[in-house]
Amino acid sequence: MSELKLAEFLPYRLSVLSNTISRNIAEIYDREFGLNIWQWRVMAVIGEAPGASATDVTRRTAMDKVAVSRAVSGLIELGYMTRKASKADARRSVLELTKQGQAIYDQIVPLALGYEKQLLEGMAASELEELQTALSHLAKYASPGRALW
Amino acid sequence: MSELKLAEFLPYRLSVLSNTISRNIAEIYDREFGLNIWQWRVMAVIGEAPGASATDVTRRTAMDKVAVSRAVSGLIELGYMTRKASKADARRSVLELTKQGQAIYDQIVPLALGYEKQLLEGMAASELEELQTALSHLAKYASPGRALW
DNA sequence: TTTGATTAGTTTCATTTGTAACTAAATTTG
DNA sequence: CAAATTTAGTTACAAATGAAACTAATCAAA
Repeated sequence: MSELKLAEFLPYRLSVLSNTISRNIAEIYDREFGLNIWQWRVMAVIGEAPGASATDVTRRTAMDKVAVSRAVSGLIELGYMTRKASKADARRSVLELTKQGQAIYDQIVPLALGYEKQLLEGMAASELEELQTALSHLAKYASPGRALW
Repeated sequence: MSELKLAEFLPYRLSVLSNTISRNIAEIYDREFGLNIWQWRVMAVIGEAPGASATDVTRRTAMDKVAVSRAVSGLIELGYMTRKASKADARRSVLELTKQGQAIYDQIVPLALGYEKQLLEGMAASELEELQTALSHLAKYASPGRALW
């Protein structure tokens, strides 16, 4: 006889945890910089890989192309990003941070890392490593495209 | 000099993983039973704790009261749940699964547990335990109300 | 090369979600 | 016990999200 306790069900726990964390972070991004979470993700990718296209961003963020398009539009309006057409392929965009955008990025990165550090406060290095391993395992087994159930 | 690699940033990893899992699960609930994820969560709570009120559900699910109210309405329309006013306090609802709702619940529980099992396939018991510990740690340090950053 | 198919990205529209305002019952307090 | 406050839950409206249709550029093939 199988029983289910929601509070111990892994997908549920992950969902609640992840939503709590995302909400916390989103609140800061919004309050301090007027960014939503997708705008921040796009900035994070372009900060790492300047000149990447919208499609590159979708590949690196698990965002869909509509979300990326909207985030980029918002960032351009805020003056944090530029978009031009690629010389080589006019369909592709070339995304870059403006000076102002780079300044914001440089401010957010330490905040984000600091938040992560707080989350992990008091966790042993070995525990963290195991957590990372476990997340990789789950990501692999949860990846869409697998036959589930 | 601090650097950020989005793909290794814990909040990002958790968010992508959790969304992937939630999406997979939601698709099944919807396809097989016409339920969305909040309806399923409410059913899960009432399956565990028949007679609980909407407020009880909010406490046990991290859903807000509007989401609970909507989910319950949907479940009643589907014929899976009943709602009556509490004798002791007419503001409070008393939520119960119908016979049909109970039958659905009994079908979903093993599917949900089976999915969880697939996610954890090949993970050692000790690893799983460490994962649970790590999630508890994160939940504690991420809980809203803490001073963050 | 022009026709058809594919790819990149945007726009439109329907649905979902979140916030605030609201109703009604119960509780507090003066 | 009447007035004010709090609590439970719903409704209404605005904002966010997702799916599908669309435009424009490139590529493939005959």
